[in-house]
Amino acid sequence: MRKAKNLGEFEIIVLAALIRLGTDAYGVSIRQEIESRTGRAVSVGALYSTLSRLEEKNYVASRMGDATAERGGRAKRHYIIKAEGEAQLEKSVFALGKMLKGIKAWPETLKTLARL
Amino acid sequence: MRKAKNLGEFEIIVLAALIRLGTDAYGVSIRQEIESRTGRAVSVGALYSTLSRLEEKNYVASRMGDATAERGGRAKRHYIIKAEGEAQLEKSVFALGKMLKGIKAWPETLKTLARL
DNA sequence: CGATATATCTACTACATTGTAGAACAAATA
DNA sequence: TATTTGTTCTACAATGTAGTAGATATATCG
Repeated sequence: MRKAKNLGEFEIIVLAALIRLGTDAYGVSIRQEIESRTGRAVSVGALYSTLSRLEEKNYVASRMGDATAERGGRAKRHYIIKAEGEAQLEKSVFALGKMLKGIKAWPETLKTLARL
Repeated sequence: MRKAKNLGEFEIIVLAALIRLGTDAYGVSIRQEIESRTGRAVSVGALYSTLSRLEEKNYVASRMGDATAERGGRAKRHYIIKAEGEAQLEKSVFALGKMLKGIKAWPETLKTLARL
């Protein structure tokens, strides 16, 4: 297996979304979770290729589900974060936390945003 | 100027280092700050090219200083984060914070991020 | 004194990995 | 067949990273 490397920014976001969604995580719900929570647009392509790469790295597992009985209810591919993925996520977030911790100079804007 | 995009993971770390170091920020000190704080190795090339790109995006400014009177004291290039850089950093950190907030019992260090 | 060794730093080059968009494709119900 | 929900594929841009070369200062030894 490849040597563990640092996660990219979007990879961190996607892994976090997987944790949040638990068993409800699949392409569309993940995308919606990220968009509604961060307010930033996520293209389908960006999401699926990132998920695919995370799976290659053994950070995520996926399986095809059954089709649902609703119009257009095509079978979903369900994603779940693996232990390796959680460990890696923790490392990346830890590094970020170490760098950001205690910065007094956060502008007022951020504090305002943080209250929302 | 290019359209504002999301910061990469390493870009976030570098900008945070600039804030931490204030006027003491130059290639070597930035590198050391990141390495000692995160425990992760940073190659010189990685750092300078990232700084250079951040400068192109108008997130960072730099100026050449004078040579110091120590052996090998070549002139340093001093870096400082600009208002645009702080604003962009806020956005990225905010998005990450929104995704990470409350997802689990993060170790204490990580809560910094989740609190934002 | 001055050639050259050595230390501190920055700049350049090349390539790997991630990020992103959009069209194409698939499968279900109306 | 039309429409809706989803996923896969293709192509390219932006970031991440290592390694090497170059620049410029002080040290040192004949």
